Amino acid sequence: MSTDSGPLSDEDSTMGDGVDLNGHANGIGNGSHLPMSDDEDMSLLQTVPPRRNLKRKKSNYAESSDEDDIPLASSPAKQPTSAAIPMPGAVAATTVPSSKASKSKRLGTKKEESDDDGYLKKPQKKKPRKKVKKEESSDDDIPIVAPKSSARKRKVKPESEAESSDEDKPIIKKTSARKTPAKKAKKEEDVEQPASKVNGKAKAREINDGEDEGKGKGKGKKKKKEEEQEEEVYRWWEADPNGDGSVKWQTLEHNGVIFPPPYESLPSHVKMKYNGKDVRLPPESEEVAGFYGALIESDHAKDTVFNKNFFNDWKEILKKHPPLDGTKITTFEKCDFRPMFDYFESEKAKKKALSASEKKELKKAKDDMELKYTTCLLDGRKEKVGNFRVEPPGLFRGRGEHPKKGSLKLRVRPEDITLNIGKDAPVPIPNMPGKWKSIQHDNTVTWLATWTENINQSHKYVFLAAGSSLKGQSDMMKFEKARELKNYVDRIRANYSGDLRSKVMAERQRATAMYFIDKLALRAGNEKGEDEADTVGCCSLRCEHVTLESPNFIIFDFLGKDSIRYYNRVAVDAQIFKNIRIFKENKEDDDSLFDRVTTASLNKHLNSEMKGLTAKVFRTYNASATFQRLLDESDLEGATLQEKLNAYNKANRLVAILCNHQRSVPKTHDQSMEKMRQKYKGLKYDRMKLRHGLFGMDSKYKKIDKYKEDESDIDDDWIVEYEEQMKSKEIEKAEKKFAKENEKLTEDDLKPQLDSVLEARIRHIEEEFKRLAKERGKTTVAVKGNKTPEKLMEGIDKLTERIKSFKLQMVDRDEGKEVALGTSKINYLDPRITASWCKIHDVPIEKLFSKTLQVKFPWAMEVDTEWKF
DNA sequence: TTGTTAACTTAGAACTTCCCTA
DNA sequence: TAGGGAAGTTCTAAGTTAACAA
Repeated sequence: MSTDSGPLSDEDSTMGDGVDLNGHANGIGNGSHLPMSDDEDMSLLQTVPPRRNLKRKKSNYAESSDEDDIPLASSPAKQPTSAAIPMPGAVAATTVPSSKASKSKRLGTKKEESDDDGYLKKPQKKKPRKKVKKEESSDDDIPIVAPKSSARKRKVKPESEAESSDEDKPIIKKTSARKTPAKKAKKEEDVEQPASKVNGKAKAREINDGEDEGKGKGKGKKKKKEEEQEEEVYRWWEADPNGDGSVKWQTLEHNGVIFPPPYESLPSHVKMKYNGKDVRLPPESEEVAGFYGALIESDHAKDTVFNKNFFNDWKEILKKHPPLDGTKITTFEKCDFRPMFDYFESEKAKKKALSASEKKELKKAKDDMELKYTTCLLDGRKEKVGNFRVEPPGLFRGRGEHPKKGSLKLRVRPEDITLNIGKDAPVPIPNMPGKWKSIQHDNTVTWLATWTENINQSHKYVFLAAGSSLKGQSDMMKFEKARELKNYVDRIRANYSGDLRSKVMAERQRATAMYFIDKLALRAGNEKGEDEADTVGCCSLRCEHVTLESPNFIIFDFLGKDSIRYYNRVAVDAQIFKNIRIFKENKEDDDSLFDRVTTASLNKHLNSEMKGLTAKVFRTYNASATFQRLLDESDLEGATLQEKLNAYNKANRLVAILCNHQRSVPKTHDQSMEKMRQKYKGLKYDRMKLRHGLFGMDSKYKKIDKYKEDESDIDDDWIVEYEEQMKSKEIEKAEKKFAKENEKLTEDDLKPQLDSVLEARIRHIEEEFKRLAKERGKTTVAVKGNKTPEKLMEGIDKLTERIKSFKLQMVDRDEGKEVALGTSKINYLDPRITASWCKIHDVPIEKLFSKTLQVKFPWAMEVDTEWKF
């Protein structure tokens, strides 16, 4: 494989599932089985002890939480202060106190970590520090280990002071001067308290001119609205670029966010049970019990960590809001949430059973209530807001082995939320009691509201919708940056290919990491904390994640973003193979493979190769470039629409595989494939019947190539079975029709038909199928009605088309059962590739882009057929 | 210089709507 | 014309990155 050919093709790599890699056991020892190169017999590479993996102790959180109390209580700043907050229903119990500083958690962690000379306790405990061997190797092909200048947070072991003179310099030293935009200066001065500024709804209402139209007249109104919206599309991509991009807006008006409704207690007859007995819960603890009750049939409820975290948090709530009947809830296993679950299910069923008009009414009421939050005024233009609904309280559904999954996510109140709004804009009034935490006027950011979530202290933002000008601009810039890489990529590849043999360990590791990012589209792979799921990306790969297989295969097996497994057995260049062997030497499974590379250092280097280049840009570039190449390669001369769509989806699928975008196989996949197979055969049966009819008219047609060939995959047994099924269905249909006709007659006060009518119809069907049975095995049959050979031939040709197209659909569905196409389409494939391709091949864009995607990518729709990524 | 954090993008799961079939 | 499955949409978790702070 060449080093400059872009992402690996599927011949080079395989993505499979469930392959158990025995290689782990001898992963490190593997080296000894490999052909020795001339460097092998030299003295061992002197590596500074590599970083260790913090994650290995992943269960700590859940285990310790028993004694430490639940996460809720682990940080004093997070203690609920429900009593002080007057709120309806159980709101208080699930509410995060406004006082906490978002940093509290991190600071706490930091302190704990630095207790011990700056080293993390756990890894230290887990493994004795490695003996540092002397650097004496001068092997031509083994990189010198240039010491890191400081210990990394995660697992770089302390390096001796002597090592600190750094020979590990990047080829190009980048200036680190980063300009601070106007941002910071603004921020502080702009924060102010909301109350003073609240000048009422009247002004705020100006924002949503659509709102008051509510009383207008039905249909015409809707159409008019749509037209209006269309008119309003701001063609930002045709406007002059404004400045350096750091200022995002001049004026901004919006109505804030919409809070979920307060908790409503369950009807008095719905009670959870404890130890078999009903428990009377106050609303505060009932609400939290309900969060769990709704999930008892889901996989979450089968998860011990989830259950443990939920129960710990719930017990905290119960301490403050104990059962009204004095029940002491201490054992999770004695809790029975089934009555709650059943109630929720019945409510769902009731909702489902509403008539269409009732549903419509409810939806309209909701839409009307939300309308004013759905848009904002950005520089005087109306733009859609994205997630204007505040996340409701619930149980945290962390993915994979997240140690905090199941924890209680508290209700967010106005006091938690900072709004970002134009200086002269009216401050909106929250739709629940309370005052905003603060108001700021920072026009260098795009968010309208933010708050800090209580479980991981992560920041939540309200942004504009995907179709807004701000998001569109940023999207277009992303793809333009990726396209720019085209002009640099050859040089970059040449550079890293050279560095694969660098004498400096850091450079060699970096080059190897770049190779993976470039060829395999791996993510950068930041460090992760102990209180997160153990997932990795390129820079954070550990030795256990890569296995060498002679002569030149590397097997990757790790959990990536969202704990999705990345499994790939891939052929690599000899030098890569050798490097990985060297990087793994003297390390243990849970040591970092690239112990001298961080995402920051890697990106710094990338930026020196091309301004603005990061690991992420490579992923976008490779996805789009691959997609363009695959589309260009497919020969669609004379292809049908379905064939074109299939070619497109195939290219899309290959990119999705490259990016490892997976989905779980739909539960009904096998069943639906079987149905499709039956339908496919049915179509072939129909065509066979037409052919035989044609031959019955004139045997000369038997000589025409396209008609003479028999349907290969339908045999006699199948035909018997199929005809039987058809007969039953026909009879059933006739019975239903008969019943319906009679019903109608009765309604109209007419006499219903006699049963003999139905009997006659059934007899007719049976005779028809008897005739078919007689025809079995014959290739010439009589045709009913006044069909001409031309009509029959036309019918056969149409069926042939349908069969072909249907077959393609089947293949498409089966091949795509584990691959999520949407993620790459939404995020990685330059939409202009699709727009241009559609024009070239005369494919309507709506066949490939849903309405949402068309709204997201208006800027891409006008490219011409010459445009290439 | 390095760790932390704010701000943003990317991601699969969960939910809703649409459309086809029986 | 319901109901079942696929497609589309929403939700929010989980990444990346660069500015900021120590």
